[in-house]
Amino acid sequence: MTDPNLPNLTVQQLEYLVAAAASPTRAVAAASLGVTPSALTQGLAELERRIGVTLFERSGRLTRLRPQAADVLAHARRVVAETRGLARWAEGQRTGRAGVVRLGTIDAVAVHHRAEAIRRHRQDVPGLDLRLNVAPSGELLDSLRVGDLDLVACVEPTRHDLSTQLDGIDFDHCFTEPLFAYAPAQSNAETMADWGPWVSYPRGSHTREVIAAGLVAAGAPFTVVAESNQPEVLREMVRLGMGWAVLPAVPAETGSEPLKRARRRPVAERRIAVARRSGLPADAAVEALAEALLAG
Amino acid sequence: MTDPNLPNLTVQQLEYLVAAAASPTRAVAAASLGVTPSALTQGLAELERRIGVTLFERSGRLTRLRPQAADVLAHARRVVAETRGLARWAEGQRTGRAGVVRLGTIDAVAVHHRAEAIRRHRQDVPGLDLRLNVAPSGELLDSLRVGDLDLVACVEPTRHDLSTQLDGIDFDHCFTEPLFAYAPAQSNAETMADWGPWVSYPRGSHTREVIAAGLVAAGAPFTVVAESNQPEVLREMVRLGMGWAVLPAVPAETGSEPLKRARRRPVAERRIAVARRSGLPADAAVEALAEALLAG
DNA sequence: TCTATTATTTAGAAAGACTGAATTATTAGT
DNA sequence: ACTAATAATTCAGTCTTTCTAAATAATAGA
Repeated sequence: MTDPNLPNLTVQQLEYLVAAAASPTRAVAAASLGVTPSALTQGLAELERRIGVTLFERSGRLTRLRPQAADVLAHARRVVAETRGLARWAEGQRTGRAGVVRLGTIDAVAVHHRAEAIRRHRQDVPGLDLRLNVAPSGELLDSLRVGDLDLVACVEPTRHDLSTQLDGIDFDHCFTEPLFAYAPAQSNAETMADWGPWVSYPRGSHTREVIAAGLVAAGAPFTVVAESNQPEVLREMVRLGMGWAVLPAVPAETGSEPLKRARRRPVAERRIAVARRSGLPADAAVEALAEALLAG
Repeated sequence: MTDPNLPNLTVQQLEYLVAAAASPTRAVAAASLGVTPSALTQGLAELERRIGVTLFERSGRLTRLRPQAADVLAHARRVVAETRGLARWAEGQRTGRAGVVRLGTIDAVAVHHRAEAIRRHRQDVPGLDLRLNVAPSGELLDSLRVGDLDLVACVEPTRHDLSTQLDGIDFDHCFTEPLFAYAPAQSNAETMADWGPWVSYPRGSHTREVIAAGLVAAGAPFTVVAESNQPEVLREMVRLGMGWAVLPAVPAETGSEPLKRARRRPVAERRIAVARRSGLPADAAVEALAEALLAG
């Protein structure tokens, strides 16, 4: 709509113009560009034709810029300079030394397991614009699927929802995190069948799926009386005597009053994976960060 | 030398990118550009190939810009906007509504004969950058020849120097200016043979050639005792009694003490012409000003 | 499942851009 | 004035780019 046939100039033509203006003769300009004088003549003639304005005039056996062309030359210089900047940016993109990566992780990954890896990667790749998003695994994968995130570190989904969740996403296993059972202080359960009731992650949470599967397999009932996505909140609920919880060791056993494990061995474990959209062009910056996360 | 193979982007490709980013679908973008969706697809693929960075990704049946491409889009917008400005400038150049015109005239033209025409033209064409240069005819034609001026209004050269002066220059006759003889107050010559001695324009001046030819034809001797390019200076010399002069009426007969003509009829006339370099591309701004000068 | 919409791929035609050779025009030297 | 050297352009041929039109693939909605 806003386009009354804009002249289709090429960067190369503008380069020709800049070189011609900077060189004493066209032969010199052509040599500096690595083309024949013939190519330069034809290219500049095409440029003039497209702009619709005569830019050069012959003065003796030299061909020189007309003073009227000063504005065109200034334009050419600007565009060539900008394009040079763009090329530099693209080079950075290709080699992964720069760019934007929108990373989503669950809390445990960002604040504990890979906190140091992320910090180190940001230091190693100063040009990187890293945007970190902390949310539950399900939300992260949804965001990844619609393109709001480039890379996700989350709990690998269980087989239940393979069909709807995993179709366009590649998972690389990263590490496995043990989950322990914690009882309220006043509890005196003797067998695992007496454990509970539970405070746990909300329905739909990947971690909750893992926990439920682990407890059921061990013969413990899984009745949930309170929910939260935040492990610290669940820990406080246990401390208040609201119920039992299955949690990673770190949020449960840090702070002024650490919880104590109801059993030495973990009752479940969650598999943490790095997820990317599949079938997508390789983005070096994303790949580099994925490597850093996988390596730890 | 400063050129590690810069990508040869075209304005059209950048336009495609801007349109694709601004439109909900590619079909719409293609329609707004007046091309087929196929052309848009291929053009954008070529752009990606040249930049070397993937800019789009498929999301369902739509193809959308990747967020990483924001910088490229910004670049494209800048270049397209600048090119639009350039196109506007070029349009102005072509139609003569803008541009630079370096006009050279002799003094009489600029301050008298065409003063009003020049003033009016500048008013009519506000975008015009008019640079006026007042000098004797010979200098003006030299400047015109080497390209320091675009248009000259001067005294048409006599046939003497046709070979060296007129080869690359076109003259359009503009008007003819009568030159009158003025005698000092104390003079009492009776026949033209008694006229003189003279104060006149310097040797080489076109006007002096005309004057000399006119006086010789009328049987008057032409001995020059003082020279100046400025008619006002010549007038003052006459007033001081240094000699006679042949001058245009205006500078001779204006001022507090106008000179009086030695004879009613002019003793010579100079042909004022508008001169341009020949064999040169038509410059609308120059043509327009030439028209204005010729019309008066 | 069927259908309309969106985008891409392919094939062929037209335009553009390059090299190398021939040509024109201008300057400098004899 | 003549000749050689230099600057730039034009020309012919080839290869590349870019378009349209038609065929194909994929998706969303009924």
